[in-house]
Amino acid sequence: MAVREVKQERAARTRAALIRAAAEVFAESGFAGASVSRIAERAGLTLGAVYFHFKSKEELAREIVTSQPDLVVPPQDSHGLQHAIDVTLTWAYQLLDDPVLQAGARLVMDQEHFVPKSENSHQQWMSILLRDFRDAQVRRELRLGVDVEAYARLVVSACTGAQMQAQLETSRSDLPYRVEEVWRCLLPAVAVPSAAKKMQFGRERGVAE
Amino acid sequence: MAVREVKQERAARTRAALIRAAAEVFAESGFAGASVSRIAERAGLTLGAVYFHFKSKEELAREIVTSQPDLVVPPQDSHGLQHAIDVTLTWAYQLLDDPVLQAGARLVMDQEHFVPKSENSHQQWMSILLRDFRDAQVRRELRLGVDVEAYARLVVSACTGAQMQAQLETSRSDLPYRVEEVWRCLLPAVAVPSAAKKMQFGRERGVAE
DNA sequence: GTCAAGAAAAAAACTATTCTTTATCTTAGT
DNA sequence: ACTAAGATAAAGAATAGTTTTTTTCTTGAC
Repeated sequence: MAVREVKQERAARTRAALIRAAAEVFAESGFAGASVSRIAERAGLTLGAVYFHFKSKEELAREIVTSQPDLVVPPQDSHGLQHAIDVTLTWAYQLLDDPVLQAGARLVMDQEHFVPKSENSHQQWMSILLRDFRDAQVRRELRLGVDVEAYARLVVSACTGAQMQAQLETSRSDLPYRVEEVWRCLLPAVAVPSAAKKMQFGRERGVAE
Repeated sequence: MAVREVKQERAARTRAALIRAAAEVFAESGFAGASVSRIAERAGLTLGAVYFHFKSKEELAREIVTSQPDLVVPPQDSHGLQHAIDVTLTWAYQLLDDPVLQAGARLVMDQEHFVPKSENSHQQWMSILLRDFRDAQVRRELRLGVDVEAYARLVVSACTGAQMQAQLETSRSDLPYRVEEVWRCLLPAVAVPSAAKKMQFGRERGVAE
């Protein structure tokens, strides 16, 4: 071949290790508080390795923030309201031991410095939940006249806030419970009673068995 | 006098200027991202002045975070649900141009490093809202069987989250609207219809005329 | 299998800035 | 004028992010 397009497999592993290490350190200390040396050290590598794969600390963080929503895939395939619930619950459970999601949560505020506004994580979650709520509306699960955009925003806000509270008070361990609580508070206002009654929560909704 | 207890008025002004400058810089860049030199510079003072009044950068931040709830005093004196609404709206309006509140919002996650868990800002807001909800319960404004703790937590989470979204998307300017939206979504679930109808929103609830 | 070329990573160097402390000067009260 | 408080200016030691140089590893051609 004329042009070399060599991708070594070792390089891929190194890159993954760096992203994971960076996520851990970002999750602990935020963007400014995390140092590139500490990231390299955590990955068992050196500064040179970092700057070979990423052109700056910002790019490393951007990579982590923008990859968020793809990481959360609910085990069941559900629709409408139940899908909205499943996504948030999956997110909550997965956050418990996925450093990349944890970093995403910690970098929420920092991202304005290195992520284009249209790709920030809030917008991403908003569009997912909005789709679910509209779907729910078509399925006649929602009460008449509910403002779907308002409720989608509220769910995103509430989950973000719940994550922070959980982090401060129980180092995140009860986040899934808090998310479930959010829904139990909200359902009476959004859903028609018959639909509300059908909704399923619990661990099996967020984690594949 | 035997013991000197001299507090110069210049010192008080300097201290206030430092806190304000620190709040501005913390609000822009978070804890780790803010440098003490920049804080001093912003206040029109020097490093020595900072370290004369505060023994470390952490103490400066702690001072700002723990003074939060006292800063928010609704203009009207209301009770029960309406008071809960008033507090959150006042907070939202005041946040628009109070750097200390802005810093408090930005330091939410950082505070775990320098604020004792029992004094973190979430707990402070929780106890205020919890008191209001219990009060509302006594006044028969709430629907039967609502979990007041859950709803108090939800309001705090939702406001925290709303603040972040507002920051990312409109540099905070529509935060009051978003907070009002939170309540409109929530009221049907918490309040009995007669009480919900009576609730008042709008600018006059958050800002003295 | 050998070997050279390029990719991947390590090691080291650079400049700037970090937080904090020290020594020095200025201001205010008695 | 004397003393202590309040502030400046300067310095120190560590670490920041990034770039450059050097070494090690991987790959494909012979």
